[in-house]
Amino acid sequence: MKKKEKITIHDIAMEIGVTASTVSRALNNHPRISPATKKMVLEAAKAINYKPNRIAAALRHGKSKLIGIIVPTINRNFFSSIVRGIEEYANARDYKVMISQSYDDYRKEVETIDALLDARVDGIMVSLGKNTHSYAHFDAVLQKGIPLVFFDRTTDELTVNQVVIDDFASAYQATHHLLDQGYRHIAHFTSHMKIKIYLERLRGYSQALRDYGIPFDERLVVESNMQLDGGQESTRFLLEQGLGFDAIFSASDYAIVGALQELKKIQVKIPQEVGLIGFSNEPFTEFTEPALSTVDQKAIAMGQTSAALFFEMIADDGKPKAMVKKTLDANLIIRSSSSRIS
Amino acid sequence: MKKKEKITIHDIAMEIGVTASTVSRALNNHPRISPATKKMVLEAAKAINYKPNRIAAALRHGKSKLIGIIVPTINRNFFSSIVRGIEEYANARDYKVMISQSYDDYRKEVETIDALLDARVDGIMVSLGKNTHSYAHFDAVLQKGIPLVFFDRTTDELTVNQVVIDDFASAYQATHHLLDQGYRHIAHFTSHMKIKIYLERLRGYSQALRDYGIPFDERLVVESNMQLDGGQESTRFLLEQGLGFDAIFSASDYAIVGALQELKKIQVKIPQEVGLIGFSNEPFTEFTEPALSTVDQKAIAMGQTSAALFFEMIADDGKPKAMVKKTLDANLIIRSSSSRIS
DNA sequence: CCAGCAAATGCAATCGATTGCGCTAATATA
DNA sequence: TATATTAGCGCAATCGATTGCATTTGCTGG
Repeated sequence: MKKKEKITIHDIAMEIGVTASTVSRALNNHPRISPATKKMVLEAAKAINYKPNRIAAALRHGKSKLIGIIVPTINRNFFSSIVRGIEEYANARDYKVMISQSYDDYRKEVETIDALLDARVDGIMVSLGKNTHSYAHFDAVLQKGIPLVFFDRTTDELTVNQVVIDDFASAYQATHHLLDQGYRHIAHFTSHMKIKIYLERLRGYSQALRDYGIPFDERLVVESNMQLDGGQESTRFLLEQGLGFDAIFSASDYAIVGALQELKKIQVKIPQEVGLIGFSNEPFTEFTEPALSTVDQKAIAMGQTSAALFFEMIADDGKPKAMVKKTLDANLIIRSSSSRIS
Repeated sequence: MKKKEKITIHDIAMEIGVTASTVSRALNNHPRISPATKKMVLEAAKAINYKPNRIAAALRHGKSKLIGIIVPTINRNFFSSIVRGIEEYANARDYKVMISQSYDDYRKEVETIDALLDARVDGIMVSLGKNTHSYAHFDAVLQKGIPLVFFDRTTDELTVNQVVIDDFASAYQATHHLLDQGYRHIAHFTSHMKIKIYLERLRGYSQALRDYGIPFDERLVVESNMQLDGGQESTRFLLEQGLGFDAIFSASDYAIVGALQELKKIQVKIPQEVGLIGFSNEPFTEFTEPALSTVDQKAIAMGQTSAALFFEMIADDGKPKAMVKKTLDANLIIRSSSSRIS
């Protein structure tokens, strides 16, 4: 139970009567090693069940083959799906991923960056916390030349590669769809305006209204925490104001469920009287009554794209290319909650 | 942009005129270093912005401070919440977690174990894939003395510490609740019978029936993949068989949503005509119409407990204790789908 | 005043793999 | 046949931190 037979390249070197250097080169398929020797090494390695020590290798050439990921919280379908995408892509290339959560806490985010740096990750991908309005903690990352990728919750205040969906276009589409369905007094649920994705969605929403010749009414734009309770509160607020809205486009699925609940509570018919559209395509949107229209953010693809970007960055190492910004198309998913014209 | 000023203990040693040994000891708060020197070292370290290289340290003393986690898929609330629990607990103790997914694929699981071993993780926590019926790939882990913890999807065929919820008791409770509500023909949705948790839930289900004096009817137990479509199929199957069930206790939330959809499609009233209970407390169960009763598996707590178990194992290293099996209490959450007596 | 001991630090090996440089022998070129 | 090449491999340093053992310095007690 405690047999610590550490098998190293020296063991296999001894086994076949060469030096560790040769074994190392053979294992790495170095051109200056004869095919015969390579074969012997490989066989001996297999025979004595040799496992390379990545830590030693990492120390030597400064590459840990580790990618650090920071998300606000992992137990949210959107983020865990992104992580899934990254993991898939990275694993296939012999990289492992390390997860950290910021809990939308600025301080925790700073600490985590530090921890990842300590762990000597080869790259960092992050989705910014909601309260992150200063970016000095990324300076160290950039300065060390460690590839950094922002996904979804990004910022333009830093010259960093990023992967986002087309928030503007999808918000535009969603709003347009509501207009097509005959809704004319469309409210919008949004979050703190410091975050770009919410700004973009608001922009798409108002642009769609404008293009349709509908005046933008700022009283119909309600800020909240974008959670279930936030959606409930925002809905009650709208009702109390008596502004007579007939649809809601929410920048979050959670908030739109809150709205759905509040409206059903007072017998408002969805979608006949009020149309609803959320954002993110969380799994539960399919299961509500009625099912909620929403925007699919293609989380897994976003993860894969982020990972791909990382590998591009390390491929042409040295040549610092201009900032790359990949925008993925999102998908408006139309379900019952916004379909009153059949 | 390419300033690679690698700062090591040697730099700080030179700075204050001592050797690296002293710096190392000072940094690790070794008792044989004078307080004065320690102070100098700490200050110098801060001054030149020294960051310890964990990789070098890991190589030296064989500890990577990394915990490997294997889950079938990360983008399932239950698993991502467990990961969250583990990450929280581990992070607070200066350990990082590495995520891998098995996709319920046996081969991938084997490869992943190997990859984690390569990465020299200090411990491994896994939730077995659905198709894993052989456990030889864990031998290497055990033999190397690397702490291994199974959570949720475990097996007794290996002497490994595990953390589970009381599947039997919670299934018993759920079934009992249905009986209390007056349902008498309770069907059960389950999965492949090789997995212990499903066996346990089935056992709890049948025991509850027995204790209530209701005969167990195996025709009411339906196997499926436990996904949405599986639940739909199982429901249609039951309906076609014309067995006259009046409730379903499903070992999965996804399958019970499938049942809900099928039943609503043919105007069956929930919970008046048929009562439903799922398992896992996935977020969407709260949002369906009616809201689904389910069993809360306390995922975050399970993650924390698993992590705690790991730290116990490395604490008294060497002394191999007997196998520890922690069983957490689960929580029956009663919502509308099973409440017809008010 | 000196042996004796403890406190504080230095020395050097080590963890395992990698790699620049050098050496040897074989093949090629003149 | 003598020299220039090149293939194939060994030597030894290196990555950065850790640690057993040795050494130095300072202090105590006789």
